[in-house]
Amino acid sequence: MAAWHALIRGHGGMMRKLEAELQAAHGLSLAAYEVLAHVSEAPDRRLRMSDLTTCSQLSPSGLTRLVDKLVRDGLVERVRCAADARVVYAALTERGLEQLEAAYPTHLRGVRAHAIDRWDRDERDTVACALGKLADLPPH
Amino acid sequence: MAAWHALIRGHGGMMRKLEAELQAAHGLSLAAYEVLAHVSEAPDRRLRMSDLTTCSQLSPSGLTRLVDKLVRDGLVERVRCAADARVVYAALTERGLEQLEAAYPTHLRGVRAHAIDRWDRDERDTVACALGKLADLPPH
DNA sequence: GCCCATCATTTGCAACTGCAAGTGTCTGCG
DNA sequence: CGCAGACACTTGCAGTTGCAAATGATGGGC
Repeated sequence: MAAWHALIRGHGGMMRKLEAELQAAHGLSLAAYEVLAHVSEAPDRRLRMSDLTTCSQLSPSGLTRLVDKLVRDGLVERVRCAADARVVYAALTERGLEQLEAAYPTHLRGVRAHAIDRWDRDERDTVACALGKLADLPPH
Repeated sequence: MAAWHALIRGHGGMMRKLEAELQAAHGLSLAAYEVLAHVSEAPDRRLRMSDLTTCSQLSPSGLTRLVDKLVRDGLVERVRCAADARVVYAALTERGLEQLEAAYPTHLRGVRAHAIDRWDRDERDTVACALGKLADLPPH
């Protein structure tokens, strides 16, 4: 139970700090950053909405609205799929790529400072393994 | 970095499941449950708003509104402090205590099923220790 | 070729949150 | 005493989120 409380508090505190830093330095929420990051890693730097839903922490509707915002901000474009008119790709724009590359060091530094650097190798491995066991895919 | 991703995903998935179960079985959000639990553990089963803010994951305004809701639902009462008129206690009502006692087994079972039981003793200890290191108190 | 179940995504809506500003209270210093 | 500044909490407001329903599209069975 102590482990559970530590998980709640630790996670919460870390997330708030990361979020605040990213917001202050680049005007990006953590959710937005993660979407940009996922998209940038995909082939052609574009990803279907449904794939984004799977790898993000958002429900489909939440993702739709976040992408709306990213489109408004010019970081992403919606591209209809030629083969299947139901699907929409979120595609990184030039500006989106620049923004992501600018934010990346901030984020990496934050994750290190607030999490990874506080653990030794053994803790890192155990956390990765233990937390990995919680992740049977969620029904949003 | 793998550890970090596992943390995000694992935590998110677990929380969604706990939240859904608690909601379905007792109509309580996880945040509400945690507030009730903290209050119930305090002397006289009442706690100052500011102390609740400290131990919960909520901002002061968020907490005010959550307590509003708990008061509406009859689970908690606001009690002004005689010694300092600025201070308000959230005090558990009889009904609040019953509700909490009803929800407790569900929650405990959930935490076990979705987290603790998936770890061996060593993982539990390491998670508690490692996550505990992330928790320098957050500026909400 | 037509329909129906299914799928990918979006929208209406209501709930939850945090920030900044507001209210009322206390406290210490002149 | 009286008041400036700190404190405990609440409110106005705007942004984010999820659920359920709507929209538009596909594809298999007949």
